Amino acid sequence: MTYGNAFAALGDPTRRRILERLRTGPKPVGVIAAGLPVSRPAVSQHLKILKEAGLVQEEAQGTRRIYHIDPRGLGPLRAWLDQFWDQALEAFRAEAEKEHTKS
Amino acid sequence: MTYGNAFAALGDPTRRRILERLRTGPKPVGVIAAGLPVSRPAVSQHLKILKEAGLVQEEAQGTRRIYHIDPRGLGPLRAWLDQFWDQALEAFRAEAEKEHTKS
DNA sequence: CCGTTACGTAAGCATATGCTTACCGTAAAC
DNA sequence: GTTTACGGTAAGCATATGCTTACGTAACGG
Repeated sequence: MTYGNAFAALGDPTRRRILERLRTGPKPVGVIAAGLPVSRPAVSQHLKILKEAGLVQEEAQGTRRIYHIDPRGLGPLRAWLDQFWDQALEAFRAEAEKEHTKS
Repeated sequence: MTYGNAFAALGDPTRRRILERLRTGPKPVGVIAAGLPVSRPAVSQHLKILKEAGLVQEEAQGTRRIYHIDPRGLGPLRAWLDQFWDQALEAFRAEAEKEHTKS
């Protein structure tokens, strides 16, 4: 379940905000932290979690670390959600059908 | 952000297991709890959260409550993820392009 | 009716989580 | 070389979270 950590990571609103800030392109930690209501160390901790979840990657550039979204990390998430969605819809349809033929 | 609660709800592995058990069709609480490593009241609490997140719906049937997945609850999730995915890929591609023309 | 089944809820508790401040290493700047 | 910017990490703390047991309530069965 490689998507497990990803879901847990996305569960926190601050981490989602961080990801959304990275959506437009790579950014160093300081820039990410600016505009967020938490301190820079807090952002560092969140970035660590996001990295372990495979959602972001870092790249050292001199003294600063540039973070960017890892598109591959979202793959399993989408896969799980799509599969789940399809199967749930199918079950829902089957249930409605059963209900319909019964009455 | 109606998907906020949904993401938080999906962050817990036990709740994902509950959803996966419901994927095949509606089930009463007792059936859901059987096979899970936690007590039945714990499952009730999780179901409450899932319901508030719009991911499941309950339907009273005599003394038992039948829970089933609410397909509409997954919509915003997929929408967010799809939009995020697209934009992230685009940004990633643009960044790679920039890198390429620079060198 | 009265017991039983099915479930939600309250209370309590242990642990996880997110945050802050303080500190440390490392690379650039001068 | 010394100083300064950048950011990761440690320690500590308050709150959130997930679990359990105990209890309350509503419907079904005899």
